[in-house]
Amino acid sequence: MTVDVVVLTLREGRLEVVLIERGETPYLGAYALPGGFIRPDETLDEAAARELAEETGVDAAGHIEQFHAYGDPLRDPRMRVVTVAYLAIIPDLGAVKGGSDARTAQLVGVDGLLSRRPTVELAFDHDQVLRDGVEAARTKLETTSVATSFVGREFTLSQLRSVYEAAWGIPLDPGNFRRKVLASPRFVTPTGRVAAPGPEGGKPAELYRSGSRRLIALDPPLRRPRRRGA
Amino acid sequence: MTVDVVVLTLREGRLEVVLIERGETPYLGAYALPGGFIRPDETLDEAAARELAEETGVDAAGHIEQFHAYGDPLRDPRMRVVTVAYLAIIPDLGAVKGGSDARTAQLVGVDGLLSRRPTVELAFDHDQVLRDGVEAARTKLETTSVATSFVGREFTLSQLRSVYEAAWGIPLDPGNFRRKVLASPRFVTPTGRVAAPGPEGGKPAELYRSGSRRLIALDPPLRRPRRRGA
DNA sequence: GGAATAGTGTCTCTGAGACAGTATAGT
DNA sequence: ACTATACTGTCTCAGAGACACTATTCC
Repeated sequence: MTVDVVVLTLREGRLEVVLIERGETPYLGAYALPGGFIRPDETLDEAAARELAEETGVDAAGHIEQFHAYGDPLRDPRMRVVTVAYLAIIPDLGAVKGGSDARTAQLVGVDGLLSRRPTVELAFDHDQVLRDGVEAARTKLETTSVATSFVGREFTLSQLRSVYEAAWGIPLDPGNFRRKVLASPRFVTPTGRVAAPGPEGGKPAELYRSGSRRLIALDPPLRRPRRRGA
Repeated sequence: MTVDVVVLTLREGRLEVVLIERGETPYLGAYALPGGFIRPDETLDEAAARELAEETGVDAAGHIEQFHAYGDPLRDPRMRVVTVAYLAIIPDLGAVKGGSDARTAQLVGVDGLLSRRPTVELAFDHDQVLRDGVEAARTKLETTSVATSFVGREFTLSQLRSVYEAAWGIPLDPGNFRRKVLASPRFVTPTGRVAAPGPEGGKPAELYRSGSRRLIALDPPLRRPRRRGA
């Protein structure tokens, strides 16, 4: 019985995931999601948060949630291992340090990992776990205020929009996005202050904070545009 | 490592769940969800389908899907047991037979089980599992064609509507419901035939079949009416 | 005919999306 | 001035819901 954690963040407009380099067989030296065995006296949630902190130094601060269990008898060549997979979403923290047991932890672009010719091969069935985790995050962006977990404490609506654009892989209309976000009660609250424009100029953007400490349901949901046909 | 299955069906317009009477300690004689230990050589999905068939005689026919894992260290007084919970949805089959190991299996109304003063106490944390499973089913009704799994091979739109009304606990407008269902591509297909009216008379209703063998996503979703405020 | 259920038509409101236009910064 | 970004306004269309109306059955 193990837990594995898909930790997503946004860096330079790209969706990235925290990977560790395995220090043990099997898959020694390969990249994998952080995770490990559940201790007898802890809940699944506690195990996920603990393993994440131990192996990567990341504090998920309660923003961690289970999304699927994987139990194929052959998924681990050593023995039967059932894993409960978790999703955590954090702002860009700069560097991610290696964990207590000296494994390296680093951020890797999700697009490359999930493309037809992956940049890196992942251990076990972690490519499937990552795929499902990213899909869970995309859906969560539609129905909850989780997007604010990707950005810092104060942010502009452009930054919030870039979260959706990176996760969904499509551009969104700035005006329509603004209207929808401001129409959702308690999604964001204005601070009254403005941010300095970027190096390319432009009007200074208003700064907002998350409208609630906890995750809230968006009503109406901010629906992802559906593909035509099918 | 166990699996537990929430099997929902509709009988006389009420949502019911399959429960077994436990034949072993702990909770001997109490009611519980069907389920049991995972064998070393089977997937989680296989384990769920097997336990369901063994204990209740129900064949979920592939319509069975995991929705959450439960791993509180104290949820089973004997030992640490992590369970992966599954949701299955079946038409009213009449009686549910007891399983191979002679335990009784029966249908119990969900409303009574989840009310403040439950009609029956459930073993372990199965009241929470049931609660989550019912909520998963309610959401699945919004976004997928799963409602057709509650009814027989051919059905009227009134019968399909009563699935939603029972699961959501609210009445729906027949005209609007009809329009939305028929507007969803591949949700249902007409047979051209009509059903005999009920004992209270009324116009004969057209018969439909499920529009697809597999579960499909509804686009647009058939959204559950949201509560006002908050 | 009356009651009950099935099905159709219509009106209104909300939200999504496209897109034009205005405001304020850097160069 | 020009450009880039932030923000606002407007038009159109799709879907949801309320509800009136017609159709067909049983009593």
